[in-house]
Amino acid sequence: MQYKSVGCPTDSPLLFLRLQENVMSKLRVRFAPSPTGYLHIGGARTALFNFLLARKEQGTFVLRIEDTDVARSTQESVDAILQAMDWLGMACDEGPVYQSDRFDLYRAKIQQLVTEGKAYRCYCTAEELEQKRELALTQGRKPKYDGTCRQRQATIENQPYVVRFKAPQEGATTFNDRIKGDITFQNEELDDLILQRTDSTPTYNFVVVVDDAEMKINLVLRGDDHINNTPRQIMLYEALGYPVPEFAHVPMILGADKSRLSKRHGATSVMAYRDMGYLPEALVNYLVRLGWSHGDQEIFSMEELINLFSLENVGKSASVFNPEKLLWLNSHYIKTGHPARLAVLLCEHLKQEGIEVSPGPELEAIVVALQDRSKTLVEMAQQAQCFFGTEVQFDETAAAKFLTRDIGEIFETLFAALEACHDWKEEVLDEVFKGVLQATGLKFGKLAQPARVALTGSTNGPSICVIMEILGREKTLARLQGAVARLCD
RNA sequence: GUCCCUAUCGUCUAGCCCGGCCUAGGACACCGCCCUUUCACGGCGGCGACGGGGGUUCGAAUCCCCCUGGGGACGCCA
Repeated sequence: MQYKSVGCPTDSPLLFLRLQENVMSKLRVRFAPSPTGYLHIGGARTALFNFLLARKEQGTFVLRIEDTDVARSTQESVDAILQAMDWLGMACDEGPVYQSDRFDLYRAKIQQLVTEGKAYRCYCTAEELEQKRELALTQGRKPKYDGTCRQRQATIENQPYVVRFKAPQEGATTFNDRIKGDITFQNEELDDLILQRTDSTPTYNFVVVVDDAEMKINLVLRGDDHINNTPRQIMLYEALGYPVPEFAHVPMILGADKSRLSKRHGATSVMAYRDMGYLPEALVNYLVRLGWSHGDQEIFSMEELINLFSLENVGKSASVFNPEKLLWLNSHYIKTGHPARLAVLLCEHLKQEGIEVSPGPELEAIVVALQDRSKTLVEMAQQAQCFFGTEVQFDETAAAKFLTRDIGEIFETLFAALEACHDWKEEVLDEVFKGVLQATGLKFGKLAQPARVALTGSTNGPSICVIMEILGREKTLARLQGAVARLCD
């Protein structure tokens, strides 16, 4: 008799079981920003760790917008966050899911807890609580809720209230953090947190649990400023009858003075780095190395990261944001980047600087000439500026030093030689240039530097023949002539 | 104040879990030399750390305890 099992995709029931188990344990992680501003460097790293892990484990990366604070959440912020994640190359598999669309779900869950006697109405006013908190703090006590309404039996009609969770007061809550190890809190340290505000909207600690559970998130990977929330959330998982996920808390990013990274320390917005001429791969590479390592390796492509990233190699302690190292990585990626791609990006920055690109030289050639000299695209755009326009912006000290009358005759010789050259390529120009050196008996530098100033206005830049090639025959000759006209003593 | 986390060069880190291979490795930054038509790039070299005190051990950066430093949380923010 032929073996046919129902709904079994393979001939082996055992293998099927294993497959199913595999599907069940598939990693599901999420990034859950609140849309009250741009995507922060710290948030980006958290998102990156989640993204990397999901890709590596072939799991699912969910994006959830935590907008329960209706007053402070904006669509612009959502767009900004989405744009930044896209720029960094982190696509989510599910979402964005908006919590503001799920208020009915939260309300039902709160009702469930109230019905089961696991939550209660609290009529204390915000002002009263504030006073009690301050008093406790000045008396050196822990400023936790005193439980005034916890034992109240009757409900008071027509009086505003919040819903509080009736938290277990005895025992301890322990969880095994994937990064930090075992962490234990005494339950007496925790108070009855608010689940629902006076305006009937749910609060963060509650919705985060409901959503993570409902979305079947099995690893909560987030900043370690959430460690203190974790025991309360575990209690909520248990009260709601949900399985408790695993947790992994990544250490914070600090500023140079070891305080929490903020605007005081420089740009903290991901997109600000794009505007400052940074490449996304540089930021990704920098961010991932902040807290994670793979031996002595410094340079990682996204593909490598997906293969190599693991929680085991994430450090436990906070790290300081070091703009210099990010800059070095950026210069690395500019040096090794594809000129065609960089040209497109450079073009945007040139436009930003108000430079007319259309009648100018090949951008790719400029990129190649400047790749080794630019740490950012903004820098590159500034250095590229001298190839555009008709007027040369002279650095006065350079002009005074190199554009002197005694060079006039030599420039005439150079001009004549260049004018006779019709194959306008670097190698050919190099021959022409050397010919002039021979004719005049000058050393390379004695001619190259004045010529560089004449053509670009500055003493710095790429090889003189590369400059001439990029500039083109007409512009080179015109600028040389222009320089002769302004020679001084 | 209470609770939680944490501790290797100025910074990011390797090594720690499974003590000896560590005279503590790499990277950024800084300094010097070389290369060089300039500026860069690059190459070579230098500076530079196991927070302190107790244990355990023949032996501790590595294991244990205390202290100290740093960070976080203590919201009707997330």
